[in-house]
Amino acid sequence: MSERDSLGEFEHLVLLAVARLQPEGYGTTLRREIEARTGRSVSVGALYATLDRLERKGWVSAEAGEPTPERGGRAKRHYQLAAAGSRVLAESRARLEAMWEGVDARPGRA
Amino acid sequence: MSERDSLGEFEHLVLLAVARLQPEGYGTTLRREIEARTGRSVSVGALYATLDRLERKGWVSAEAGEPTPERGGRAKRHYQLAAAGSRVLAESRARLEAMWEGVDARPGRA
DNA sequence: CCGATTTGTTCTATAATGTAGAGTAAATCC
DNA sequence: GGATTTACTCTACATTATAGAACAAATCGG
Repeated sequence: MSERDSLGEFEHLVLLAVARLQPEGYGTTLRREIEARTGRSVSVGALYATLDRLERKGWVSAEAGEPTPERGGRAKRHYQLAAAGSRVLAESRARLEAMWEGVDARPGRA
Repeated sequence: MSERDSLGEFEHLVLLAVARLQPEGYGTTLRREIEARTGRSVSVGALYATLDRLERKGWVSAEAGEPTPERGGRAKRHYQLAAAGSRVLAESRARLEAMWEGVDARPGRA
């Protein structure tokens, strides 16, 4: 990592999805949540790779769930936001807001 | 790029710095603006590499300025936000806000 | 006018993040 | 137990992020 804990846009979205759906959120529901709210499509690979990274950095924690009694209901990995993740989210948001403040994001003339 | 025009956090900050300082902003002032507002340090390499990328994608436009009559006052590259950049900024912000909406970003218990 | 100094940009190398989709695993249904 | 469904892992590669040295162009002082 750099000097500071910065967050790519996708990491930011995934972290927020975890926060929204905790403590039950897992791969498929997280993916659906992001797609539904942002309208962008999320590939499975991108999602799980990012979840792994977030977990390694200690920003989310995962816990194996029980299988559910339904077709294809194999055990899921449930995610929750860790304290460090919560902090990093707040910092990233603060940085963006500090830069957005008072900006009128229209293209320049000339 | 992916399916959609997504924005890394740093790209997002740089684009906003350009929007803030246009039409006069250039390397050094953009760098100072980001450091002052966000408190994070910005290396020169990171900044110029990102500006190049944003320019190649048509999100900012650059124009060579005149040298200014002061010690070390060599010609600068002035940046402005392009229409596409403005659009991408708005979209990225909208995605983040859609995910932030109603979120209480506290760590989960358990 | 030339070497030192100052400001600004480019180049080089490497690490971290983002992406897509095939592959594997574990459950239920018949 | 084979087909089907849901979930997660793996592989390979593209893009973005980072640091700092190198290079360029201006003024200043003598």
